[in-house]
Amino acid sequence: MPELPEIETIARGLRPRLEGATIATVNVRRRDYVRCPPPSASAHLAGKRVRKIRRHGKRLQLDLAPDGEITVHLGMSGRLGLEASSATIAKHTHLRISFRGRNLELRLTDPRRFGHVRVRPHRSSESDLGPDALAIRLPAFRQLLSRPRQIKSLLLDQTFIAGIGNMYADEALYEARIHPLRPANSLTQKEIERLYNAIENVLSSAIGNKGASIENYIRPDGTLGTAHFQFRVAHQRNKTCPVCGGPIERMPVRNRGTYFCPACQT
DNA sequence: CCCGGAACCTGAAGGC
DNA sequence: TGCCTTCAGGTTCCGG
Repeated sequence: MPELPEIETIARGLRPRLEGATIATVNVRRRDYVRCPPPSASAHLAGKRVRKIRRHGKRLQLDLAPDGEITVHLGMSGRLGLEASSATIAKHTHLRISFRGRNLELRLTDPRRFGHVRVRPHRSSESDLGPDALAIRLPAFRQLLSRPRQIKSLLLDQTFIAGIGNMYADEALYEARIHPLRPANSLTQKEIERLYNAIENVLSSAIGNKGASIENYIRPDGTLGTAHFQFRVAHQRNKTCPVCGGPIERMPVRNRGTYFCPACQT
């Protein structure tokens, strides 16, 4: 599923082709997926220019000129792609946007519909998201960990730090050798620094792999990426820890499969 | 404030 | 082959 690295990859792919483009038509197939004030998404968007494409956490944002914005959250199974206007429309396509003078459509598919799109006629500066996981500085990160909440639960809370999903939380905690259930405020300074560095490391190396493997990991379709081969604990059911050779364990944390090495993560 | 659990949703995967 | 169950997880909400 798309997490920060995959969204970043999408943003980098869209920028050179969409920034500067002017929206021609908007086709909303599933109304409840696209949240938009009246009268319609089309009325708000047609004729506007894509000024800038940004990412914050797992959220992708298209800033429009002269005003307005589109924000996209892909949830678990969302895909965002550019296709020729004549290309067959895939199942579960909820939104299509075409652009003036270009044989291109931005298409969003999302079978499970955990994602959503928001259309706003005016840009808003407010955000319900915490600082981006790749932009946060160490002192701010340290500040976030000053509460007793379980560390994994904290990492997954997008209002505290934005962009980390279940798999990357497991990978970062493993790399930092920290048990997922440790109260955040019990971490030593050294552990906090290890975790901070591990998050940056895990996320940027996944971006280096174009985050492509994540989607393929869930739904292998013959075009396997490479990043999931780098997972050391996440989803490594019945495998052994590459460091100590002991078994990797799985336990539920807030209803999520949590993988960790009980010997290395303390 | 923190936690656990349920709900939303579809497709993949495994059992029989 | 095919039906059935289980699992997967980002987010939100509810009860303890």
